Amino acid sequence: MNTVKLGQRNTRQREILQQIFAQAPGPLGVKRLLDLAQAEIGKIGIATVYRTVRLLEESKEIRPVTLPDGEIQWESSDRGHHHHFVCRACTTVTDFAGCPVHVHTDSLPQGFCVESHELTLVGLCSKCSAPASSKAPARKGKR
Amino acid sequence: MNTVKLGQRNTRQREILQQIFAQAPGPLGVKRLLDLAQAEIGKIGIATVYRTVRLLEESKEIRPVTLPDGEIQWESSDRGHHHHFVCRACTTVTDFAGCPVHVHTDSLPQGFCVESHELTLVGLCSKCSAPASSKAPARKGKR
DNA sequence: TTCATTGCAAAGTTTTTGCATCTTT
DNA sequence: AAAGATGCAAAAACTTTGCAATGAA
Repeated sequence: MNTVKLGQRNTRQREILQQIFAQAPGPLGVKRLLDLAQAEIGKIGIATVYRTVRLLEESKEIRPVTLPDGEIQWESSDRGHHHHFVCRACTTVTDFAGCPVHVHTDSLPQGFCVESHELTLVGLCSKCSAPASSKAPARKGKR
Repeated sequence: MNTVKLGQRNTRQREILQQIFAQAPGPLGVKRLLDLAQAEIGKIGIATVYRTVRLLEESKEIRPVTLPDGEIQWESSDRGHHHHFVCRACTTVTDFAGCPVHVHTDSLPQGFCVESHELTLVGLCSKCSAPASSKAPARKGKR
């Protein structure tokens, strides 16, 4: 599921980003991607990250994940249907296997057609809910 | 449930925005708020909308709703627990009464504590799913 | 009269775009 | 050599902030 044809040329930058998504344990945002990519390769600009992410998204190799605070991150598409848990303290996003959603189409107004759904659970991850260390919730830049 | 104390002064701009939220059938974004408010009152700047929204959110009179594309809108807090349906064609957000979510805490890693959840259904609203008019999906500014 | 609030414009942020240069094919 | 892709810097788009003027109490 790698080395997918998208765009026309195989560049180092593109390969690195694809590899990063393939190995990522969860969704990644623009800044994170830039940092990870720059660690591998010296030269890569933020514009390339944005352009590549758009390309990967259009070719369906990755898909967008919207966090409760509005930030958009992306993750490899080859993970089955799943949802996300966002820790309100450390803002870490964790994949969540089960799908506790059962849409009762009858509870929607007439004529509405549900094609997909997005669920995000918010709370405290195992680290942050540990009674011992109660670090103060921190907001990242945005908002 | 109006005329709530927040900030210190009761200004015309504040009242208008509170009224707009009270009457709104669904969540509203910044631009929409500005338009609606300007229709009522001549003078009101975008900065005031941002400042007032923050105030209303802090005082819990309204709460934020994040759409799949990352846009944040707000709605009055005095609507019970519910979720949203976003039409992918016209981008209209519709309130959705039922809650088809049943969180099986056992499907989460040990130690995780779920405090809340956000669910968004995406599809076509009754208008857009009507076979007759198939208007082209349009993106609003962002992204 | 006092001081919270507003509008406007400037300053920040984040994302997109133009373009000359570099690379893949 | 041709044309896609990149990096950089400029331009957009969106929010926040500083400040003098306004208006609620």
